[in-house]
Amino acid sequence: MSTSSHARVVDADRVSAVMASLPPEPAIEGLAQVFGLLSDPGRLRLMAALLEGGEMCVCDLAAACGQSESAVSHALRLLRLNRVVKVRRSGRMAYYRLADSHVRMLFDLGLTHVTHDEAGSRD
Amino acid sequence: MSTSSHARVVDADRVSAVMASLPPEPAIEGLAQVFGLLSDPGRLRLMAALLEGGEMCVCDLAAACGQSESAVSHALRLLRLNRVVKVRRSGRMAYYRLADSHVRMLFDLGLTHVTHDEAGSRD
DNA sequence: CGCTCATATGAGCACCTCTTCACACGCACG
DNA sequence: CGTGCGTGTGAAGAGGTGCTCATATGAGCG
Repeated sequence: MSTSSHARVVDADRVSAVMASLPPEPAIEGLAQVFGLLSDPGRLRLMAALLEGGEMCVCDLAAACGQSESAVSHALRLLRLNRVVKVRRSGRMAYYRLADSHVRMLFDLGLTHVTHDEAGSRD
Repeated sequence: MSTSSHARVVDADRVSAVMASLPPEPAIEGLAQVFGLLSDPGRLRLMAALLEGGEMCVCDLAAACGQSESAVSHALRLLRLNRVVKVRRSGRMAYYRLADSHVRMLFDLGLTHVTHDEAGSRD
């Protein structure tokens, strides 16, 4: 059973060491989820708007980001459930703002990477 | 035409200011693409392995990350096309390594966020 | 009080993504 | 020089994601 179907391994020691050093599954899953939230242009625009605007209502966000209010509401719900944004309600208005500064750091770091090296598609 | 269908805007000045400050479309798209690469657990494990292992071949990567070699090859191709990893060929082996340190920074920053505040799902 | 406005939500659909399966390719080794 | 091994790639299917449309909710206003 040790040499099963094709357990091809070149450097078994390194494989073991790497396996031991990998972050636990929950961390990996959480990481993927966070980056997944940042992987949509629409949500990215919303977050960029909030980075600049500080606190904005749904309709202004929709107008500024060029999206339908329904799409914005759906997107904000996702971000809300993941603690990326916070809401303040006033009458029938809902004012959204970023929950913490992590988004700004990730945003800026990614932007630096993107603008510095296009890394777009070619090979 | 000014009050068209429902161009609801509360703070027109802020909307204009925010629109002017939004990163250009290509930057937004590129950002989304970069974060999209980081939004998959499988690729995340591969990158984490390379962060620790330095340089590894496809089969070791597959063994360490618990994925099929085909899946790993596909994932590495994506990462390669986006300049996230580099290849060194030696005989029939292919040794992969990270292309730059941006991944490490994004990874660590995201990991800090995730482990510090689970931000998983609840509301 | 009934209407409208700002937002929230659910269902449905189109699209994209990731995995597996099958096979092609090049290099090493007998 | 043919066979096996490590890797690369294409097609296809399952699953997930984000949009729109329709409708609900709750607050303000006449």
